[in-house]
Amino acid sequence: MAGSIEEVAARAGVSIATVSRALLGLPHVAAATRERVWRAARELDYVASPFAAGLASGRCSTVGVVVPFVKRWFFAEVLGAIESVLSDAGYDVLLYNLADIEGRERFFTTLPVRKRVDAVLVASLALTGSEVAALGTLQVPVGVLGTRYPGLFSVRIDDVAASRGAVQHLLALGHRRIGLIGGDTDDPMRFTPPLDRRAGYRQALQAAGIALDPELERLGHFTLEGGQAAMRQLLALASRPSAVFAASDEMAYGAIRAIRRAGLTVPDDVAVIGFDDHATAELMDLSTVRQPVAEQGARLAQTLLTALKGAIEPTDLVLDTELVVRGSTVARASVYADTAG
Amino acid sequence: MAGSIEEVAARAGVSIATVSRALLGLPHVAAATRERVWRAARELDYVASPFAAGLASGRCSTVGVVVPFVKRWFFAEVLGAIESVLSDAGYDVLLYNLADIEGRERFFTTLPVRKRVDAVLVASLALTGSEVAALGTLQVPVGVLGTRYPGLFSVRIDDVAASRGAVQHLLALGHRRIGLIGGDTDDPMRFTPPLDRRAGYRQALQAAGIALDPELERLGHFTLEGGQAAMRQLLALASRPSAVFAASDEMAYGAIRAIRRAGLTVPDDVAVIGFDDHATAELMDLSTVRQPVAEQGARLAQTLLTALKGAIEPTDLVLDTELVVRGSTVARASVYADTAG
DNA sequence: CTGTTAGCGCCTTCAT
DNA sequence: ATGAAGGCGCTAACAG
Repeated sequence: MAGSIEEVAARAGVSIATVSRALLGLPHVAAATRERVWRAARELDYVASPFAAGLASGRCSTVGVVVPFVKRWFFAEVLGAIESVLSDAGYDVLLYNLADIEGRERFFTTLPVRKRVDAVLVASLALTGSEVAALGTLQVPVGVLGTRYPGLFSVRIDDVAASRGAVQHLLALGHRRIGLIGGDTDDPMRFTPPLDRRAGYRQALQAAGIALDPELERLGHFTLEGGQAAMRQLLALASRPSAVFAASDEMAYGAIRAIRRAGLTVPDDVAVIGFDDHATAELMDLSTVRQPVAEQGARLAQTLLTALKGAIEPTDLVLDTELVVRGSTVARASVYADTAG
Repeated sequence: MAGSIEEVAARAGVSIATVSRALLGLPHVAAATRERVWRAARELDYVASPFAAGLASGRCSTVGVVVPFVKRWFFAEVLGAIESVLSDAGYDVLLYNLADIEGRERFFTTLPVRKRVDAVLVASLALTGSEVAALGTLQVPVGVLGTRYPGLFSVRIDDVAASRGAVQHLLALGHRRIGLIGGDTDDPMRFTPPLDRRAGYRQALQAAGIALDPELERLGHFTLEGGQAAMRQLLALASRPSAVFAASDEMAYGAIRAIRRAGLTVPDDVAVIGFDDHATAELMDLSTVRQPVAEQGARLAQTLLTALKGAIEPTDLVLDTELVVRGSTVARASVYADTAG
């Protein structure tokens, strides 16, 4: 056992209560005493046992962070930002990577965070009623990223408006037959973006007086392969689209690959716009909708931090997105300019 | 308070000691009693307080995982694999994302994992003597990924041999003037790969009887931009290389961008090979060295798990890598075939 | 300002 | 097979 509070107390010549107060920075400790305790603690390389402290105080300086898939760029970015903010504030992060639907069920039924966190953050999941209820039983502030629920803190973007903007960009370029490469709305993991981004796509078309064509909506996995498969289907249509809106940059890359493999050109034969502004989007010269990824995570963490010191009413923060026009929608000197297919 | 052990004991008509034994699955509990306790616990939705349990038992079913940057693909992948293995085994993961040199120092001096984890895993850091010593004071098994230290568990690849193989591939293609785009060997974060991959590069050239040219070795950040900057310098040489080995796929992408922007062609003017086999490497048609990323994380986690049940001698596991030849080194029908620059 | 004391909730010998 | 009781190490009232 690496030194207990009693040893520190003995060495500093005070009671353990004073040691606790001094080390916690509580008031009512003489400066000289505090100094003596600090020195004793340092000399013994003492730190309070988090378990004992947690048991006694009810707080534990730990927050649980739940992500669907750490390995995906978006979540890794969000997680990194959250961890930075929290660790700067002296909090530790318990990570829960759901990975699949089973992991998700296991998390919400087992609730491994029970009795061991001061707050919980959940990223990009469309929560069911019972899941929200389960989080409620934790009796700690809960924050969600990418969506909003009554009673929970939230930080997000306006996926519908952002997607509408992407499609409006294509419309402004003269495109009338525009495809959607979306996320699976039936995916058991139920992410929040797929539905919203499809809604934005539809709204933009309808506002332009263009009839929706179910054939032009292709849903699949949020991956490069998913985007490629979807694009292949769109290219096989009797009347293929002249432009597509992909719900993520990765799907857009897959679409581009399918277009090239079909011997067609981007953006002349098919214009492509993605969503995210992934780090490689510039390299790929991909038009896209930029969303503040790390910032969403950071803001959510900050929000929870303030909630932890003085329970405030749940807040909902909506951050801005930005249309980024590159060579995949507008012909110009670019990596596409000299690519035959 | 969400139900204590006493309530369960009362409801099951036994003592709290029996509840503890039954729930922990310890022997010497009558089947009927165990069943009664389980039911009572389920009905009260009871779980033991991890803090109280940890205080009393000394174990806490939690593992600390330290990564330099969660947001980088490699670490996100590794972390995801580690989390999966550990959570399947009933362990929780405390994540520490160092982020920068200050974060690194803070971690090793503060040691926030003290008294709160059963084991620690550290990814890809070239540890200093005092850092290893600090980890030693934790008195728990420690595993490292990507390198090896006496007394610690390790899982890694042979970076030197793998890099040598990449350069040998270029040599076999007839290249004689081969550049290195490496990681910064003076980076304060001191990763393990930069040194080893440079060593492999040098070994391959020397074995082929080619004199090393310091001008051909460019070190920088392990990012796309870093690779681009390095390539720009190489292209500015009086006698530019006909091929380059980039120490990561991301750096290779940057190199490709620089080559294109200089109006040159891949692989005809400059052949490029990367390292990792990042998910997008196939799309980019990038030749590279594939390393098992998730598997390294998974194996390390499994190793620690077995160490936790019966302290075994530290082990060192070296996994295989594989050369993947694509269009960035060998001319063929590819995305490069029709790209002017 | 400081010490005393009562838990926090559970695990784990030691009896029985 | 089960119960009783002593901590685990610390925080937080309450005295003084």
